[in-house]
Parts: sequence; structure tokens; C-alpha cells
Amino acid sequence: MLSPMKDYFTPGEIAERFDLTLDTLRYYEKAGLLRRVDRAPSGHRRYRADDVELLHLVRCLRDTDMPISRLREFAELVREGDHTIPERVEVLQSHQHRLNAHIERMRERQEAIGHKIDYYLGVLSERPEPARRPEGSMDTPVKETG
Amino acid sequence: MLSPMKDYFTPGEIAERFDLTLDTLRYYEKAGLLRRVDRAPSGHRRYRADDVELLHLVRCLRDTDMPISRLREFAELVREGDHTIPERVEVLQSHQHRLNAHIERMRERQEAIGHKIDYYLGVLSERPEPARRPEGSMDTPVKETG
DNA sequence: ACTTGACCTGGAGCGCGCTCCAGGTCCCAT
DNA sequence: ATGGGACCTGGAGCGCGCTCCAGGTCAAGT
Repeated sequence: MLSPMKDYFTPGEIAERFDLTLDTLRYYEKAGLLRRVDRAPSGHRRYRADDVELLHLVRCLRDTDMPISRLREFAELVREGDHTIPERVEVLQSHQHRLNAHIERMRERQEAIGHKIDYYLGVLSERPEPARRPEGSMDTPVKETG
Repeated sequence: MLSPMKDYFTPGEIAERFDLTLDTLRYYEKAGLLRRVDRAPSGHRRYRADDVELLHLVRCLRDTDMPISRLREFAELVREGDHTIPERVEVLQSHQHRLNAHIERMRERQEAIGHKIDYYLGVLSERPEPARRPEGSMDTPVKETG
């Protein structure tokens, strides 16, 4: 029979796939972000498809700065079974709202920085290259009209 | 003569204005994000308008995760005088690009989380409230059709 | 004279999220 | 049998950005 899909992944494969180190992977497991992962007879970890799936979400939530502690809580809900789905939704929604607010703040800051840049560019265009090269000065190869 | 504008601010005022602690303010100074601030005869710090101005930018850049070390470099450029404005512009622009990329990634993650939420909601609507309230159960006041 | 409150100093400590390490096991290829 | 590579463990260490602390000074109020 043709394997329905590779159903076990090695730590190395997972690490590469999610761009995490083996250490981080083990750390996540210890921290309760993943269940106690299966083992090969050798003792090496074997990740299943649903570990991969959860890791996907974990990665996503970590990337958006959900703290480990909160992620662990979420992972516990997942382990408790489908009846916790409403709670999970609440967690995700609340995270999403925080994230929205965060993105909006970033956008505002970004704009403010843009204004500062514009201000500087204004200063430069008013007195373009003032007192530049005090003589045969340094060898600093300044770009023309940067 | 009418004071042109309050030209000194106490640590407390600054801390409140920027929502920073006195400790953080001092830390920033030690770290070179601010010049060595003026003192009252008592030894207490007295912040000038241009400290405030710089702090404004510092706050903005810290809020967008510019590391302290980079901020110190920027602050040094500011101290070196107007001839460093082109360099400052480069620093800000490069930060802005990183920030744009960051925002974009956040947006993507946000969307992914949204999809997960939708998936969960889908599951819920297929089997709506299975085995909910095993009888006269807990008093959890679950919102109807959340 | 005494208290209160704002601030000072240098230095230690903390929380987070990893990251590194020593020493070991297992398995496969030469 | 030997070597190499992937992985294991428990625990220590790290980098960042603060945060806290003890012990002190100063200025104003009562």
C-alpha cells in the first residue's frame, strides 16, 4: 500500500521546515507548547502530522508575540479536546485584536518616522551640502545627492 | 520678559509625558541615547526642549523595536552635528524598511490566524454545541451565538 | 527641628526566550 | 571495529531591556 502521506517527521526535518533549532523545538515541548512527542525505539523524537499542524499555529502566534505562557494555555485547550474550541476561538480572537492594535500603532510610528525623514530631507534641500569638503579633506567618498 | 516656553523639565514631568519610569530615563542616558542631561544645583536632572524632542524620536524608534545599540549610534550622530543628517536619514530609512517588512509579516500572520478562527467557527457550526450542558451544569454564562 | 517627597548613585536582579554544553546512545557505512 | 552523524538529557548561561534597591541629598512645608 502506498503510504497515505509521510506520517512521521524527524526533529531535523521539523527544525528545517519551521526554521527553528532543535533546542527550541525541545524547549517548546518542555514548555508544554507541544504534547509529549512520540519516540522511535532509539529514543529519537518522531513528529506526527498533527504536531506539524499545531507547530504551524504556534509559529504563527509566537511570530506575533504571543507569550509562551499563553501559548501553553492554548496548547492545553487543544489537548483537552474539541469541546474547548469555543475557548480557543476566544483566545485567538483576543490575540487578533491585540495584534490589530499593535499593527496600527506600528503604522503610526512608521508614519512619524517618515515625517522625521522628510524634515531632514527638507533641511538638506535648503542648504545642500554646506561647507562640504573643507579643502582637500578626508577621502570619504560621499555619494552625490544621496 | 515672558518666558518663551518652559525651557526645563523635571524627570517626573518627562517620565509622565513619555510614559517611562525614572529608571528607564536614567538608563537611556547611561546608554547614550540622551546626552549627559543638565542638572539643577541640587543635582536633579533638568531636561531641555531638545532633550524632549530627541526623546520623542527615541520613543518612536524603541516602540518599533530599534535596538538600544542602534539608537545609541543614532544619538551619537545627532550629537555630532548637522553634517550627519544624511547618515541619519539613511538610518531612519533603513529602519523604516525593516518596519514595513515587519508590518507586512504581521498582517500575513494576522490573516492566517483569521483563517484558523474561521476554521474553528466552521467546525462549531457543523456540530453546534455538541453535548453542551451535560445537565444543570456549571454556571458559566456562555454568550449565545458568540 | 522634622517630615515628606522628589530625586540622586552604583550596582544587583529579573523575566523572557531561547541557546549552549558535556557527556551519552543509537544506527549506519566503511 | 571504527567513525560519523543525528539525536538524546539535564542543567547552566546568555542577551536584552529594563527594574529594583539601599542609602543618600536637597528643598519646601508645618
